[in-house]
Amino acid sequence: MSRKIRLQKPGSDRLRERFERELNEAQRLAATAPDGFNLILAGPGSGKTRVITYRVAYLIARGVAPESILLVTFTRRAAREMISRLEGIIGPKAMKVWAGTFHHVGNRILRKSARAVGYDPNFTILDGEDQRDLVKLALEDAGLVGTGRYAPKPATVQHLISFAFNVKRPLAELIAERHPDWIGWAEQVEAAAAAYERRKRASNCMDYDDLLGLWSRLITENEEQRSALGRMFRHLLVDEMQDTNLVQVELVEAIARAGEGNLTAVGDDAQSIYKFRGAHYDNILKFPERNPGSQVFRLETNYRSTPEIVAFTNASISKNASGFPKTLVSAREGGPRPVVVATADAYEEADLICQQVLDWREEGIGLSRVAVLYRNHHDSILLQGELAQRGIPYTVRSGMRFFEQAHIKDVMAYLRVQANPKDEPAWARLLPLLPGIGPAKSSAIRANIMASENPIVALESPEAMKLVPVKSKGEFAAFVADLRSIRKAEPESNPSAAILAVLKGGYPGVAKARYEHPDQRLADVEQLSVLAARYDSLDKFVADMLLAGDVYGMDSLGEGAEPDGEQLVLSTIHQAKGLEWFRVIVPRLVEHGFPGDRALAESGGEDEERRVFYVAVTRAMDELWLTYPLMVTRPGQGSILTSPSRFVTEVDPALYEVADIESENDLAWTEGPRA
DNA sequence: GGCGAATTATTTTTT
DNA sequence: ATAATTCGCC
Repeated sequence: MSRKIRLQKPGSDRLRERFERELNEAQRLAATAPDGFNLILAGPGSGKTRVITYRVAYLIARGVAPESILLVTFTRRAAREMISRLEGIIGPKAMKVWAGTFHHVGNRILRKSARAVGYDPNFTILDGEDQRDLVKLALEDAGLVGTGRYAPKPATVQHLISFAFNVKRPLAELIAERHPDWIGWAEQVEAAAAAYERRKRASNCMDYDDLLGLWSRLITENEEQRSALGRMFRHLLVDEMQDTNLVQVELVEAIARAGEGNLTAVGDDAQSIYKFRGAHYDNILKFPERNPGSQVFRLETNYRSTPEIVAFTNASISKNASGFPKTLVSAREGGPRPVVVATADAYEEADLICQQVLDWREEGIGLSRVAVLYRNHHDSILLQGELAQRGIPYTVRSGMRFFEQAHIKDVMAYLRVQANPKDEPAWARLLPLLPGIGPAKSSAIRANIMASENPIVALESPEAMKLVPVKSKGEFAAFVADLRSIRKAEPESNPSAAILAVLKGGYPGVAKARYEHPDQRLADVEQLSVLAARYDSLDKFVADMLLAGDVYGMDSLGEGAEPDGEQLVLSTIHQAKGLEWFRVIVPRLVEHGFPGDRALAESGGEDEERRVFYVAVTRAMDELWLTYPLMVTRPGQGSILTSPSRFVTEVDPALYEVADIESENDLAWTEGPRA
């Protein structure tokens, strides 16, 4: 007789049990909130992710189809994390939930409805550099060529255009407000903005803002689309609501209203740190005002950090003039108070961090449980050097992303013109790679081929050929041949093979002539083809790379770091959002550094910086170290004395411990001098 | 008009 | 200190 096995479905009894076990009262109430508009104010470490995951599980258990739930997160990583946790609760159904960032979801929707907003579905997404390049061309269109040293620069104009969009204010107003120095140029900047728009459309390219803006336009201008999306998403959940901008908030609220009116917003106004890209904490604070009848839930028990750390973070954020006053309560046992250490200079600070990290490792706290969280990427350079020298493995989550590196972008440009032959920024990148072709020739050739139906075909026309300087004819013919063989590799469906085809053509030669360490760079390209092998669609591949947001250089691993081994984490505070570590070190806490002068000059700047500090210190579970050098070297005037950051000095000294570095006998031969 | 050299401001943070 | 922009020569 065989043994009987009963398969038990995760029925609602089991789920209910699980809710009882895994959630506290406040969390459970929030997770099981009735339909309608709900706001969950969740302090750091209060189990926010858990509540969202359980809420989605709850909705599905109540019969809501997973594919009719839209879960908007701040990063792709956060989306992956939540979906995998959800899978643990409800099984593979979890995969059907729409989860991703605003931009990612916008991309998915616009691929289907591109025609409705005047685009082809094979549109390209422009990253920051592409946008800047295109703005540069637009500035030329508007007669604002870089003559005059104070003329508006592409990067600044691009940023302003984007900011105006995200806060929904007229560009002219922002020019007047933030760039009074552009006084005679205001109209031309506006003309450039219009030219930028034109060029984007002609190129069948969308920038990050278009992924939101055109999605938004789809629903505001099209009754049919609006109600379709309303039906499609019966429940919307938005994580990190404090970092949404006006466009994003209006978007989700409009979809919710067009549908069944179910929107759950989750976040913490004290952790709003993206003002520079149009975010405003009012988007979360005024949620109940905008949506009358909404329920508000508060999660104020902190399960992450010790009472000592929570006391410190409470004291710090209470210095903010803006935002809701709030006091978190730690649910954990006591531990050491945060430690504040002054070092002689930045070198000693790096030394201290290395030593501390090694001490902790001895203690059994592995490197990956420790993070150094800094305000600016630049603050990590010295430390990286010291870590490398000592052979301490580390990984860096700031600075240049893998996909942003010049050689990667070059190779991608070869593929982009295949997928979308009208991609002008890609042509503008490719053509000047040929010897004898600079900005002017490139521009003439582009003007010629962009006017035709298929630029990639037009490139071989006699008219285009005529524009190529005689001495470059050979290279040009080779380039055209390369494009053909890439075409044969069917880039749209096999991006990986297409990348290998680029490597077989003239590009390696170009890279060798153009870049330092070409071998490393070509190895990166091979790496890229490995990455691409997981994709059967070029559009998907490019969009994923661009919108992933957390893919940093393969080579950002420190010397001797094993890809899967224990590594110390170095990250900007912005990248650390939503994460936690046993031990956290925040370096460079000096006035004019953190907070920085630029931030303080803006209204509300100090509060914004303090929120950044708040995000940093609330990442720590057991131990928090705050360090600052007594002397720094600044570009302007060599070494200068510093004073400790107000973010430290304003806090009641009883809430932290000051540690001193014992100065070793200067005559002792402990270590050689440093460069 | 392309390309190397000198000059000059510098974005903090990112989808 | 770097990177990007402008200048000046080929």
